[in-house]
Amino acid sequence: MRWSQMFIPTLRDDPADAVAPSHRLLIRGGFIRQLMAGSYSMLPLGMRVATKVSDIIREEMNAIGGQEFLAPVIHPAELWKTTGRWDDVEGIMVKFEDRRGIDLVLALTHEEVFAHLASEISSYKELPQLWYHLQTKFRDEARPKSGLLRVREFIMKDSYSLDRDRDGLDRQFEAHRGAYNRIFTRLGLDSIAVEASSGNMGGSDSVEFVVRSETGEDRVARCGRCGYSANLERAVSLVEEIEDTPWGGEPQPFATPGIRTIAGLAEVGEFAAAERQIKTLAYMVGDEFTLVVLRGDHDLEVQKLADSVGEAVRTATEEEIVAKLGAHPGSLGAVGVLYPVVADHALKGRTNLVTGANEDDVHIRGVDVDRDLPVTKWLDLRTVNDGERCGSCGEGALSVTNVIEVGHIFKLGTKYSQALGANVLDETGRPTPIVMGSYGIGVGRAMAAVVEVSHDDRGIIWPVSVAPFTVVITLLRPDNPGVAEAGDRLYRDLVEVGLDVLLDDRKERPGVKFADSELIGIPYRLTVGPRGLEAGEVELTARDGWLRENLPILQVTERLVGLMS
RNA sequence: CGGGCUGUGGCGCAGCUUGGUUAGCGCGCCUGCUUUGGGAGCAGGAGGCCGUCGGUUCAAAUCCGACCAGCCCGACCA
Repeated sequence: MRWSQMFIPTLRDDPADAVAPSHRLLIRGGFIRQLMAGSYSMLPLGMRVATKVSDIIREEMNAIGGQEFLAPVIHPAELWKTTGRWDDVEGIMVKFEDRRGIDLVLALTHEEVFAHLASEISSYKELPQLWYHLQTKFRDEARPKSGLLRVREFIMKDSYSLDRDRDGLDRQFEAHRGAYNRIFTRLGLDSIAVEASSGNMGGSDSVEFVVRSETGEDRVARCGRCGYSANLERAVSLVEEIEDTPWGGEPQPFATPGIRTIAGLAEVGEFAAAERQIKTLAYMVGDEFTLVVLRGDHDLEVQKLADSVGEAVRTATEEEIVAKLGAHPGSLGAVGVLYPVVADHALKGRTNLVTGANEDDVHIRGVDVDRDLPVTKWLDLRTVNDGERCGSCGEGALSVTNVIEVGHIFKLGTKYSQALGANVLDETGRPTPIVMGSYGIGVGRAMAAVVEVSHDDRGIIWPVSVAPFTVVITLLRPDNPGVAEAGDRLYRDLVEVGLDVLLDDRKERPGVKFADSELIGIPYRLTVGPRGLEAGEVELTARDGWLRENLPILQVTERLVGLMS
């Protein structure tokens, strides 16, 4: 490809509204352009990268027996009503009607469609199956951001395993784990597999593949000693026990005018230190008003709450709170309430604590959890903090880091096959629901993740595996006949041996060409100029700086082929 | 959804407070000449419904209102 004929709109300045490095560089390098919030066009350069990422994914999926499909991106609402997700995913689902007035949705994912297809399988003998496709998803995210890292429209590789039993599912799940490790390694990503929440996908186990990055929105805890790693949505740590001083008597209300926060209350006195307070939060669990209580200095991990109650949860509104408890947030407590109370384990057995009195500007001291709180459920609800003791081995310290989620694999079970009647007959002739797994990788996000972990102040540094071109031939004087001829010959030779070559024949000054080639991150550059040609040589450099050498023009092909292996 | 900010040629910005020539600057783009191993110089030129709608006014990029869009923080997130 000749650069002069290719659409590569590089920008000298950073776009004003891009903050994340991958966002900045993909725009500046002419890989992507935004159409609206969370929606990007792939330009030719971006498309070349996306294609290479997709091809790697395809190869590894095929290697574990995957069969490629292409399912539609517009689904009948009926399909989603059948599994109940029509209501569950209210908000991010785009719904509309066709001319007949039939409800339609844009695909958020494809469990329903593949389970529907699977209903054509009638015998256990036809299992296992592994089906996948690369297809557009649309999720009307409340807050798209950071370029390709969090978008509304994106292409995802999603695969669906179909088995007769849990053992089969386990095998396909492990096969995916292996395939995902190979995929991310080939993409140049140092991925970590972590325990994760299944969210409202349903099912049992789920493992996320994450890449460490400041820009990442997810957080994971890892134990340096035993290797335990989990998303903060699930991570568990050991909390140091606290020695309570006895109080003995009845709980005693006391006036706390104007105090609305844990920190504010802690200033009242030693007896009200944050770890001696009960934090009371009001949530709607399903349709039920529920109080959630934790130690004052602990934070609620909402996903843990949702996962353990198995229902949709949301914070109660201030109006609901006042109506139910008669006080505003800041003075809430669970002493003697008639509503369900779920409590974090760290409060178990605590005595002489301080909490709100459900009367504005009044708190209560001397509260014994077991005696005074009508706890209906004890759960793990708190958010793990950096440095706490590992909940798995009990000895190592957990470190919490930001990560980008690049892949997620789920053991779904039979939720979808049961809802959609995807059954097979077993050996005894009895219908049994197909056991499913679902596995996703976002193509664009993977691209962005590569840029996040592989760039410098000059631009992107693509690994050869996904680089839009492997080598760029930079002609310093394209109007010089000798240079043009040498460039053409090198181009033909390198294309001949199967390399992706970009010939920079633009009539630009050298500085512009060097800067552009570094911005778009081509792994190798051949610099061809009159000065070098006098000695019959060209310069070969590697984008990441490890190589800079002059070599005879006749040895270039052999050298590059050698570098590829 | 709550809070903050921003919308002016392709990109980055000034002008708006205090309304009044032809809306300006840098980069990029086009033409010519010179230059050419790290984002050139000179000369000439093209390109703008100032986000949209409405209002105030003799007069609106500028003041007022509504709306739309985008970004950031938070809530949320398959």
